[in-house]
Amino acid sequence: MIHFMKMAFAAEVARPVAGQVSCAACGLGQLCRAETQDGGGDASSVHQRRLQPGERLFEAGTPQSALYAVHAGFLKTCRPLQAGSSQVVGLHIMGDVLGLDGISSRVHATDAVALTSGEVCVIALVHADRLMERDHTSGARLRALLSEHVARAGDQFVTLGSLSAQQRVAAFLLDMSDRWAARGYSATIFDLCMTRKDIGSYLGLTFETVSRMLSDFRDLRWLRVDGRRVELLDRAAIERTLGTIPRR
Amino acid sequence: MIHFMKMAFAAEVARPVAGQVSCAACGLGQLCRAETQDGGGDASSVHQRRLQPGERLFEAGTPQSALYAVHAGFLKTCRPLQAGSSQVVGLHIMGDVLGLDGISSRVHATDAVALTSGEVCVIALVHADRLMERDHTSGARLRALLSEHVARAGDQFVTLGSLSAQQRVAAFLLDMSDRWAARGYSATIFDLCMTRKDIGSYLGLTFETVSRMLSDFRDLRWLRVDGRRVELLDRAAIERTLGTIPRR
DNA sequence: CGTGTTGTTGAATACTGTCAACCTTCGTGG
DNA sequence: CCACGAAGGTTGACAGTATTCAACAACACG
Repeated sequence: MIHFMKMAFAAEVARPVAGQVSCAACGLGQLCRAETQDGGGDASSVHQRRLQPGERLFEAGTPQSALYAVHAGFLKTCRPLQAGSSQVVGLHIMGDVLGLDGISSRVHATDAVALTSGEVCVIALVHADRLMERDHTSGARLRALLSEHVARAGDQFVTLGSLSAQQRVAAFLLDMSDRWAARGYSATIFDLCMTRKDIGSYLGLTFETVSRMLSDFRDLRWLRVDGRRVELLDRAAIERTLGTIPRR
Repeated sequence: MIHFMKMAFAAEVARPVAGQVSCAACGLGQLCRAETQDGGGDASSVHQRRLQPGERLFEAGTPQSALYAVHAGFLKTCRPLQAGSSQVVGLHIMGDVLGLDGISSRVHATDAVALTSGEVCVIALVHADRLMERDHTSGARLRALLSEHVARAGDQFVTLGSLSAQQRVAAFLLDMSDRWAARGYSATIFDLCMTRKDIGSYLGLTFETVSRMLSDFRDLRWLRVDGRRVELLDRAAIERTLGTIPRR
């Protein structure tokens, strides 16, 4: 899936500005750390899991027994449609939390697939429940996470519902840039780590359209593209395309 | 906004099959009821608020101080874009909870506008916080609500990202039907309570396209339309249009 | 060195948006 | 009371964007 060359690039790009992103920056915060102070937890309640590119962390429709915090790597979550097709509904890098959509139903609503090799922290739901019964700050933290997800979904609604193809790709690039930057990585040079098809699925476009838009941006000197590697050259110009949003 | 005739219609249609939908069916569940058992709560911590059609319950960007449970009526939430335009991102009827996207930021991410007259229960956030510190089942209930919202957002991603105009309108009608049915109302005859423009904004379409699709469905004898009043005549046919989902 | 996957680009099509005309309803005010 | 304008809704004609279909290149893999 992921080429060796690209991985080497990624490793180079992924050098953090302010040291390695640690558990302190993780979305789950104390939900995991308090766990270790717990003492009563069995060894299996919180553990790490390594992922190979293309490996499935969990599958839609299967019982959900844990929350997952991305410690390293890049994952996508896909909602299955029918006849084997699916739509990418989430992209997750270090610090992101997966499994929030199955907390109440205890069934995974999506497939989670690793786009690169990586590592996730696995927090058993029963353990999280037990913890939150005792420590209300953990529960509040999880609610805050969930609330942020709900708010972020609104942005995606706007992207899918109100933006042109060019604007969607622009929004996607800026979002990726911001997310990498927030974790101490370069805001201008980063690896998309996924196919044009994945990007298109995430943005409600065909992969040809995504390819065309990236080529357009390249021709406009707004960025450089080399496969999945992107370098933003004129962020202001890309932001400007979002300046005139309204279509309906 | 809402015509007198339509209101009369709505009152007729809205006669519940199994009695009036009570607090027992409310999304907030005990979060509100436990409140009353609390004893220590001041009078302003939980109260009702009546809404006129077109009235604004809260506004994006303003501080959020409460959660809102719809007791009666129909509201929309809109995310402001720019230059005064906005996109409808949520439609809410009795039992639904509003304000979930601002729990962590304590700032409203959307405008909430009443589409009909109605009534909401207002639960102060500070009070909810206090309650959840003591009663962990309330916190769990709120987390479950949030989790369901995250899962439901995935459905909307699919609607906006993978469906044709016809399919989006079909999905919208079926969703409305299911939601009314879940609350004991007719699954076949209901009032949309909103303009074609609102529907289009919610579905990522223009109002003309929405109007055309409804006319198409009418011509196909799949439903009857009278302004905002809809009667589904051939639910199976409408569902069938969703049968062949994949576009990309 | 073939084969499959990914990505790019071109040409033609189709869907949806845009613009416009017209109708109905409602509210306002002469 | 009726005229008027505003808002919502429908429908038609046309335009434009994004999809579809197709060919081709680059690259990894066995």
